[in-house]
Amino acid sequence: MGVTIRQIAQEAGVSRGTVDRVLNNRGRVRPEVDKKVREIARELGYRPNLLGRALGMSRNDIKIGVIIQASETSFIKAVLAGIQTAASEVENSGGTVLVEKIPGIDADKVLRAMERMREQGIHAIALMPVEDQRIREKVNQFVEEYQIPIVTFNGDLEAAKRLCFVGENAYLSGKTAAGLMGEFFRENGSTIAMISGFASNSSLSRRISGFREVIEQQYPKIHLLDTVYCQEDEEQAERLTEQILKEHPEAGGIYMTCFGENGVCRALKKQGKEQEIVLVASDLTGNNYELLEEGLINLIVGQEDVVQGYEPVMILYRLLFNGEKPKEEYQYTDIVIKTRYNV
Amino acid sequence: MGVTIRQIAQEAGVSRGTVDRVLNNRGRVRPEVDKKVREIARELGYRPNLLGRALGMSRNDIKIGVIIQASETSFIKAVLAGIQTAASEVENSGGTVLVEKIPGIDADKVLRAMERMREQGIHAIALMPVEDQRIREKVNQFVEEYQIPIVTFNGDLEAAKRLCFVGENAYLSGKTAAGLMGEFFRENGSTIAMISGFASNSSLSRRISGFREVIEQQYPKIHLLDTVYCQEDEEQAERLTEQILKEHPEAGGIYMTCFGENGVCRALKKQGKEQEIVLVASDLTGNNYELLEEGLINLIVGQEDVVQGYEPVMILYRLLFNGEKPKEEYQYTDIVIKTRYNV
DNA sequence: CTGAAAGCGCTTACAG
DNA sequence: CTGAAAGCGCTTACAG
Repeated sequence: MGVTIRQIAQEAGVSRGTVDRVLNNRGRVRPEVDKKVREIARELGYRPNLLGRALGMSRNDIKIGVIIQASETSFIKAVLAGIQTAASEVENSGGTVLVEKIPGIDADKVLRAMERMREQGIHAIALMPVEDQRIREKVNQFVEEYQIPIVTFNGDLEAAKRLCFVGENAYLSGKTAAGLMGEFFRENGSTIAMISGFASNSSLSRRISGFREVIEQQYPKIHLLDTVYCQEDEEQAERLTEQILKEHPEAGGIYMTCFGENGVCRALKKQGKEQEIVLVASDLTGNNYELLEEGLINLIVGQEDVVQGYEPVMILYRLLFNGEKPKEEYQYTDIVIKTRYNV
Repeated sequence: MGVTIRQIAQEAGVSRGTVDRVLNNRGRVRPEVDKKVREIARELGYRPNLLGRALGMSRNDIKIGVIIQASETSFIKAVLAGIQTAASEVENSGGTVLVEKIPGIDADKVLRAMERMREQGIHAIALMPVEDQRIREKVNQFVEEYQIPIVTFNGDLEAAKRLCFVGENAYLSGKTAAGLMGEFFRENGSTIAMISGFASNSSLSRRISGFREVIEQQYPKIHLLDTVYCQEDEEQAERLTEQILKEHPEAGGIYMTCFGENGVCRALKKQGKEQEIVLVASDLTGNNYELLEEGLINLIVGQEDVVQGYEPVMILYRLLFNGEKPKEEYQYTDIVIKTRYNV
């Protein structure tokens, strides 16, 4: 077993409480004593036993709040699984995690949830935000006025004073999609369509720019059509796909940044083009896996959903428990590529 | 905070020790008392506080041994990182992890390491084995005679009584590589070469079979050359590549199951074919990432190295600490696909 | 079969 | 500024 504060206390001729005060920088210790204790701790190679610490601190009851939106979507359900894993770890250590699930995207509800959490005496919040000036202001107020640290995840909040962001690097996601799509048509070239969700969604736009950039720079034989927007709606996606196939019978590939694959696949099937067209989809969500196995989707470029729920909670827990700050402001999750063989 | 054994004890009118005996099936409790305590625990929704349990048990000093081979390779170094993360978690909980690093592949050294660990009173072993009858027998002896559970990782030991195996599904790895390589040449077809390490290595052979199966079944326009073996040696790989390029100037792709990419790339460069040939490599190891970024390697199909070190240790820890058995006998790690854009 | 007590390593008021 | 004591939730000999 390792070195304990008891040993250090004995060696230094002080009480365990004093060692604790020194090692945890709680102040109120004479400089000589402070120095002596630190030296002995270093010599003995002291490393705090986290079990003892957590148990001792479990009287404090660290309370972490989590706010998610679009809680009905399958992607967020996967994120929620990560949140729950983290929650049970935190609860095993004597803390509490409160989760507020907001269906759909709703800035007002987010604002109210934040207030409710504050009233319940939460110490930190993991927040899935939406770009909205009032949310940005409230985040800043929480951080500065109430000293409640906030981590954003899944989507970031530009220029807000959140501790850090956990999520995808959407730009690289688009580049990754393009790097694969491009290879498929490197020699023969082709016409490729891009279907996105909303022009206003910055994440999706970044995927599009990454995709466009790589194709334009690396694959001169490929002709990119203008981006079209399906509002994350399957019917819309279906109609758009039909239109693309009609106007561009030469098209060889479709890149989708968002939900709506089912519509695209329906249109492809209707035209008997499901074998011919290379479909690269985004996110490992909904029935994407099935479409992949059926061969309708050729590739999925996804983000680590579970990690996006797990990490924000644990980052806050480590902050409250240890004072440990996250190393990076942007904690990008891995970009995963799935084919029918590695699901 | 949750329900504690103290509350249960009070409610049941017994001591905490008795509650502990009931809830942890330590026996020596009157049936009526046993029943009553269980009922109350259930009603109150008792869930043991793992912190308290771990701290209480930290006097037991759970000791886990880890044996790795080929410790000088970069792949195993990544595995080792996972082992160390697990080790520090276990040590934080009052346990001990002993790691034996064996350079190269050496059955004798493995046998001796196992004996040494037993003498040191280890309670369980995570073992990276090699197919060898003596190791199989020793594993069985440890498990049956000494009651020391063993988890194999990275490579498995066929038909030995190990608790479970953590590692890659090599067959799927080959299939995944083929699914991508195949798409690149779906329309035009091509000649593809396969370079492996040793014909006797079952993992590498499974990669080859998976690759072959998918290409033959799904991509009739692709012609596969016979597998050649480079003995995981760069010079050999270089010579083999030169020979392939000479005999099959029409070749469009090379699939490598093992180490030796540098040799292949040298040969490609020498012939000015580095742009033309699609190179799919295996494992995220050595300077593979650099070759990927330079565009010499087009794709890497890899395995999760860190997880392969982390999981075996944690599986054993959970077993010793909780009696928790692994759910699956084969714990396959994810197959990851990397391009220059998602490293 | 059962209880009382000591212990795991740390934190936290409290008294001085 | 410092120490003694109680406490976190559990486990473990030990005595009976």
